[in-house]
Amino acid sequence: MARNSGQTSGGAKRSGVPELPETETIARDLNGLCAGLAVTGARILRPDVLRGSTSVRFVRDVAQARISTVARRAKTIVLTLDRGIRILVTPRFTGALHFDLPADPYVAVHLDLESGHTLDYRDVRRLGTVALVDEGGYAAWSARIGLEPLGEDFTAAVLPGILRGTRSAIKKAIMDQRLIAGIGNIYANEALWLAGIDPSRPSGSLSARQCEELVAAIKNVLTASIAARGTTFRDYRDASGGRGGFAASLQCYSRGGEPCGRCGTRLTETHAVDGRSTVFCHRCQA
DNA sequence: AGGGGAACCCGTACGC
DNA sequence: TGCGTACGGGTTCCCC
Repeated sequence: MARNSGQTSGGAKRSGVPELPETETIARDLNGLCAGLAVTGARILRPDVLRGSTSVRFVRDVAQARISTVARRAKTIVLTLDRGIRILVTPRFTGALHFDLPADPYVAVHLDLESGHTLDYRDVRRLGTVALVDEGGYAAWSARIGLEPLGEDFTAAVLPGILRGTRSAIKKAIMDQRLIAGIGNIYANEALWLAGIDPSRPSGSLSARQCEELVAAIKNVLTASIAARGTTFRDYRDASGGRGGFAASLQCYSRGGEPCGRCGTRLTETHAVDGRSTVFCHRCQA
């Protein structure tokens, strides 16, 4: 039984859902490619990905608008157009935004841009979404999401306040988008390994020292992954179809049964914390 | 309130 | 070999 196909390992399926570093990579690339370009036309090929508008309204509102910026909030790519409208693209599992993609049967939303360029939302399984919002809708959506973990205002001092009132496991809490934005299963596992904190530990039980370690670990792992253009297991691709390079740097996620990089103890994999794959070192995570 | 579970999708893996 | 089915995975919504 070979255990290193490069796409899966240990028998478990790993899709590698776009989290903060992956959506940040897409947003940065697209901002360089698309900012300032006018939309000259739009086609909705799979209306079920749309939220907050119909196909007819989406095409009417977006056509002839100009893209001013492309940025990221949580795991969502935010295209800000003039005329006070924004397109919120949340890729979820198999979704991706592609610049100048050749014809493809899985395109759900297609934008024609000036100078002959195109921007496509492609999604094989279509659990991702493309929402059209006005400024008020964007503000309301953003207000429901917690602090950006790479922001200056996300510090060890504010973490206890964020965790106050939740008695769930710390791993679940840092993945809760209402508390902290953009952390999914991969980076939750990695941050807790880096910080030496047991994923099942109750959120309110962290010491001040552990809060510091956790905030630093979250910032470090997200920053390092962005530098590597994210983690690709199978599905994730950047806006030009490229893969992320951070999978080789993961210390625990997908490495259940392998030796801990700090102490050599076999890493434990469990689904007991939140029903998701949780990998940790029972010796150096307390 | 906050926790649990279903719904949303369909390619892939696996069972017979 | 071929067909049928269970599975996954983040978010939202509903229910308790």
